[in-house]
Amino acid sequence: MLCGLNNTETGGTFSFLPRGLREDAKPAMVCTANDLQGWKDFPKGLKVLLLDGDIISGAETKEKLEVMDYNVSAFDDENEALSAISRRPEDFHIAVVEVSTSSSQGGFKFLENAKDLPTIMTSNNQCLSTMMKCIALGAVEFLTKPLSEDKLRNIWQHVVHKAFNAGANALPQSLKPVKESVDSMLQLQTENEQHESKILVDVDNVSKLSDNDHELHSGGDKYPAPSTPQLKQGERLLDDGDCHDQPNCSTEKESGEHDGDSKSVDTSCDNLNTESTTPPGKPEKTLIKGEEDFAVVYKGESAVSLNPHNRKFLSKARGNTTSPNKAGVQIVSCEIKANRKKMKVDWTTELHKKFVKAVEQLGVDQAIPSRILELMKVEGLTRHNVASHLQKYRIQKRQIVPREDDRRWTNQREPMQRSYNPQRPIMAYPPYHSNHTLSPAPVYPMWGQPCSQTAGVQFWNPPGYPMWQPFPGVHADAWGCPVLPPPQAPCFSYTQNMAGLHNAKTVDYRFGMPRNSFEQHPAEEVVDKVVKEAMSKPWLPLPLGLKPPSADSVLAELSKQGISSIPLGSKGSIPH
DNA sequence: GCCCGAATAT
DNA sequence: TATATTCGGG
Repeated sequence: MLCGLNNTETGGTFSFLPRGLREDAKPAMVCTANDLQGWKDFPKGLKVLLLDGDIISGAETKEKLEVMDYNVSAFDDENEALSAISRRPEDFHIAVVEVSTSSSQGGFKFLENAKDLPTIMTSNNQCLSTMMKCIALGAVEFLTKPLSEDKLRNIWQHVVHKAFNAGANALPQSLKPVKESVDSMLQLQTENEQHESKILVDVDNVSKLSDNDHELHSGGDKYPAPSTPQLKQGERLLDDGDCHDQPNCSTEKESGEHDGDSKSVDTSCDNLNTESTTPPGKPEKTLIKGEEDFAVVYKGESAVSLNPHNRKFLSKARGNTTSPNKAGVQIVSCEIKANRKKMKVDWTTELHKKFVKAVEQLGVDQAIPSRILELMKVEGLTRHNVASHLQKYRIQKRQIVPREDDRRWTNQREPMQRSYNPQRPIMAYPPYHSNHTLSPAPVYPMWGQPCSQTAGVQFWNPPGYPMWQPFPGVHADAWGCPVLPPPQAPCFSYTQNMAGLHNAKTVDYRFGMPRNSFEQHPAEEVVDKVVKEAMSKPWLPLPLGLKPPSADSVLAELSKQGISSIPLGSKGSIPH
């Protein structure tokens, strides 16, 4: 996207600008690919009001502008110019006004009365105070004469900037087609773009600017002259400079790997849990390094920030600025093409840590998306995001353990089946919504697995997760080794039981043949211990080697105890 | 109607 | 591949 901007003059792909700026521009409808072809004509038709008290100078400037196919309406009288724009405001996209040293008003009157029109002031005089005054009065730029083609060529940028940064009310009539067209094109661009040029977009600032007409910005050094390199110009156009040199600006992955350094204070949205009915509060970010707060970083096209729909909920998010302790999501990919499309969350290491921490805090059996979300307190993150991540997290966990421990004897068992841990005795698990708050052990046995392993790095870093480097020994990291106890200490009894039972005669032969002779003669007390523990903690998975009791034996046992019947199909006895 | 997890789509 | 979205069920 930005590269498109950058390439406006070099034949790049910034195809969406011209359309809205052409003379025949209409309020944007649907853009076709053909529309995109015309961008090379971009300067054509830009309607420039030229006001220069010096007729000769004015004619020269007019000529230059016309060479660039701008559509110039020249005036040498301020009042005439003003009356022209009041009569037909839609006839002008931008004004180039000379600061006359001879006349009393010197163009300032125009400037003050044509605030809706992006106005570039020009003068032979480089007097700082004059320049200041121009800018203070709302000029978007001050250009010193003589006006070279270079200086004039890119004045369209002010038009686009104005179109997007003026509040809805302040948006000049003539620029509405520009905005709409660009808007539309941006969305189309987003859809068409195969390669994602990833730009950090400061959505918040865009939003802010959209509410106020900060023309002063454009005049300051924050807003370079059109002749300045366009990349920068483009960045400002889109994010108004707050992107700075954040690594996030260019590559979202890096942003994650910077370990949260680019976090920013987020102050918005309290409604973290209402995402299903309200759009997630889009992060406000100021890119201030902030304590425990996260920056929200979206990946993707800058178009996002300009999308009216986004802007809408950006504003909404901005409404709640008092909520403390909100972390922001690093969201990397903006896919706003369709209005319903949500931002893609970039699960950076930091964010993932937060996630894992929340999961641990809840205990696995309580770790449901909504609760995780609550605990994470991450701005802009939705339950869906968490759910999705949780899903992946669990899948990872499932895959890890069998691979590590059971691969040797499980493989043929259920080829290509879901990689549920075969150790997981389904009946032994409580339903997910159970209230086993006391259980320190994870529902997914593998969650504890790493504790008994020394597999190390690659264990936690299956291919494809390079950025989630394990942090050996670090709490709550990567794919979720919960709190890591010292290697010599058992993670939880389950692990120990496993060991014991692997050695027991009761080893489940489904999974392979018994090992060596030592394994076949475990100490009896080991078995007892394991069985006792398994019975005392029925919510834990049965260790390998223990089979769930048959229904018959259960019934027999129950009848022994005087219970003649049990409610069948009782809710929740079987997890999903 | 909300939330969940799984499956599927992007 | 990572994440979003959809789906079926509780």
